This record gives sequence, C-alpha cells and structure tokens, in this order.
Amino acid sequence: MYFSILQAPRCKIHTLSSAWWDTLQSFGWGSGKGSGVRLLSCNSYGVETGPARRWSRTVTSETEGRNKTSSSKQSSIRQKILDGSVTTSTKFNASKAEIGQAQNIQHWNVQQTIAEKKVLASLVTIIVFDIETTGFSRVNERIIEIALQDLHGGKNSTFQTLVNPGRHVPNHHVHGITTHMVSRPDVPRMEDLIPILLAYVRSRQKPGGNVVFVAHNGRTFDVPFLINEFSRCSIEIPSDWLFVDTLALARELRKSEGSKAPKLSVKGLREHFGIQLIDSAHRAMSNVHSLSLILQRLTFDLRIPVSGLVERSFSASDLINSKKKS
DNA sequence: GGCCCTCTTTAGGGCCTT
Repeated sequence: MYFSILQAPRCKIHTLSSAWWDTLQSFGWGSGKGSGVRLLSCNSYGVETGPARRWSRTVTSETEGRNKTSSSKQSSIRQKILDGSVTTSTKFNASKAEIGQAQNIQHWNVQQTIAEKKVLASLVTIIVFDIETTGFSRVNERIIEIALQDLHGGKNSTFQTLVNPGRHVPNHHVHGITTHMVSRPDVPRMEDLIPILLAYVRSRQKPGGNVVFVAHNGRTFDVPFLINEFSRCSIEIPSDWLFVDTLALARELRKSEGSKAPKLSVKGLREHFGIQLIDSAHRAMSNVHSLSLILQRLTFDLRIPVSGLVERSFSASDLINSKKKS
C-alpha cells in the first residue's frame, strides 16, 4: 500500500510549526510544551525573518463571547473557550481607592483570561489540510490525494497519501496525478484510508481536546468533500472535529487592509506574504506547506489567538444542517 | 456551491476550491 508519512519534509515542517506554537505560548495561547525551536527554519522557506520584530506583541485584554448560543456537541470546546473569556474593558467612575481596587481586579482578570486561554488552547490540536480531487463537484467527484500537518509539530506531524477513487482521473493536467498513479494496488481506497486517518488524528489529539482542521475555501470545498467521502463509507465525521476556513480569514484581512489587500487565493496570499512555493502548487502537501505559513501570517496580522480560531470554526453537522435548511 | 460586494436586497457577477 502506498502510504507515506513524509520523512525529510516532516522535519522542516514541524520545526516551523513548533516555532509558531512557541510564539502562541509566549502570548499565553499555547500548551506550555515548548520545543525551543526558533524561526530560523523559516529562512529555508523563503519567509522574511526577524522574529523579534514580526512576532512580538503585548498581550491585551479582550472582550469576547460572541456566538454563545451554539448548543451542538461539536461546539463544546468552542463554548469552553468563549465562556473562558473575561471582559476587562469596564469603565470605572470611582475614587482612587476604588480605581485601585478595580485595577487590581482588572489585572487579575487579564491574568485569569491569559491563564484560562492557555489551558483551553492547550486542548486544541490544529491541523492544516488539503485535498486533490478529480474535479470541482462535491457530489460527483472524488478525493485522490490528502495531506495533513499538525502545527504542534513533533514526530509524525505530517500525513500524506494518494487515494484510489476507483475511477478515471480526468484532470491530471491540473495536479499531475494520473489514473495510473492512483490505481496501483498499494494506493488505499477511501474506505481503507478513513480508519487510518481517524487513528492518525486521534494520535495527535490531546486528551479531552478537540481538533481544528484548517483549509482554504474549506467551507465550500474541502469539508463538503470529506463529508461526502465519509458518508459514502457510512462513517460519521467525529463530533470533536471543527473546521476553519482561511478564505474567511483572508476576507477579514482584506477588510482591514483596504487598498493593500491581497488576492484571496492561496497563490495571491502566498505572494502577498512573500512565501516561497515548495514543489508543485497543485499537490496537497505543497499547498499544506504554504497554507500553514499563510495561517501563521493571517492569525498574526489579524491578532487571532487559538480561541479566536475556535470562535470562527464550524462543524461538519453545521454544514449538513445548513444544507438541509437551504 | 457558498460567500461577498454592489451599479443590491424582487439580482447578478466575481472569486475560491480541483
């Protein structure tokens, strides 16, 4: 069976990811298990360096708590993180003593917020993923390649495999994946792959925590494809899987940057952030490389902590239910 | 197909994904 967990790229990937995770931890967002790896390895990917300048930021109190009405099981971690946020922007109109007391409370609230976010964010596993398919139709086409990268890094932080769709691959001119390549006996079919994929994700998941999968245009492309493939195999997508769409984050950045706004495609964002392309632009792992770096830059520029990603996430059942309603 | 924007909302076009 052709089934690879890339060795050489994995090393590069996980050092980058660890650096990002370390950065989050320094903001009080990470898990507290720092690897000590710095952004040095960004150079090998052509990303401008200067971590002290680019990645330094003071922690400020935030007012959160939007979208608290979700009642689905899949939103449990989203609820935990959102409920853990504490408002610290209260205006005081009182004596010095009262102000001092209030400031102490405010200071305590900030510390509490940071501590709670640190604990809650430590329960989240962030996995960037991408798929290649036989076409655009979520109903009629099939996945032929899937790649994942756990941004926490470490051993086996990446996962990649071709998938046998059991049909002709008409669009090999797009990604270079031919019918012959996916028809080899060592390439798994989706029904064989899903149990392996589930086991891999479980191996990356923190006890009691959720997984946040990140993809570009995931809401309307990657996630519906996954839902349909799982459905064909009569397997449910785990209830603790959440999804984040970087296209939505890019739209947020476009709003905030005005005339300097980037194009919204992966290529446009890569060019905007000065991220060098690794390998083919239309292979899943190459796109995962790019998207991991794009996610880092988007979350940095938009000042989005892990809880902010969870707040923007959606579940598979969210998509299924919205489709039923429509 | 879904989202966003606008020359809009009783609509239509552009963008994003392979």
